[in-house]
Amino acid sequence: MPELPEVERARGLAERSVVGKYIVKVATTGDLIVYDGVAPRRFASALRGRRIEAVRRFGKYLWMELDRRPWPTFHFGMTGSFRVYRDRRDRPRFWKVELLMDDGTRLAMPNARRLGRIRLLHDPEHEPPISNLGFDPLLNMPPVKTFAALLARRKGPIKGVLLDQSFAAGVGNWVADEVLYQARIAPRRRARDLTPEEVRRLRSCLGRIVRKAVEVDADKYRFPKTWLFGHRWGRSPDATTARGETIIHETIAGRTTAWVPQRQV
DNA sequence: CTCAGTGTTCAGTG
DNA sequence: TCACTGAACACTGA
Repeated sequence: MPELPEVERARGLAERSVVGKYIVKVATTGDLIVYDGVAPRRFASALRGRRIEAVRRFGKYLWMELDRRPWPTFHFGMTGSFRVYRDRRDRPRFWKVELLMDDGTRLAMPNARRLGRIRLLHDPEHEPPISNLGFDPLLNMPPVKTFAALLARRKGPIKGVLLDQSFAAGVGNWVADEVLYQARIAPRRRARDLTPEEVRRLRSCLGRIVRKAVEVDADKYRFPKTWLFGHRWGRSPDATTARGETIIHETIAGRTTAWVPQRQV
């Protein structure tokens, strides 16, 4: 589920549901893999009684700004999300934390595969892991010149660079493939070998795709039909894009990569 | 039963 | 020291 657009959707959901309200109860689980560096009980007591002033995101990380520090920080891993409901019986399967607000609203983070993380940080934006991230394509995309300079230092395949969170925070596997498809760049091309024109295309496609996905609230049914996204799943050998181009699947930079040799050079 | 998977981290290598 | 690769992590669902 969660790359930048999905995490931004979760941020908006949380913002609409809990900002301005007080946390009256915090339910936690004893999952010491997901709770990272904080005992669930300490996490709960740091949040109880606090007012949520804002919900913020950078890359794939989310955090809540409370009226007193430290602040809760969330990463969804491969399977996390936020769910909002009012009836405790709707608490989702695989929940790791649930906040009950003073108006009865409940917000939970389910995380089936346990690759997500819940932390308690004094200043999330300015300390690791968030301070180690590169630019966020929605919040602070660098100018072309800077973008090009970043790529010029990288020897590896462009697919791997796009996935590197210290380069572009929030880009995950499907966004990377979509960007390369629309920019017409083959995923194995070495980043430093891209032409200035390709670098410009890459940057503008990255910005455009992320903005569009966020605009439609990361709802895959509202993504443009011309995108690779809706056609890449399932690995049937006869998979094609909306234009009828053949999609192939290969492992590149350690991840399954869907791409169209006919179009990406 | 087997295997892939929208992510991150860390050990090993060059 | 840096950049990169591949395995490990943990577990669901096809």
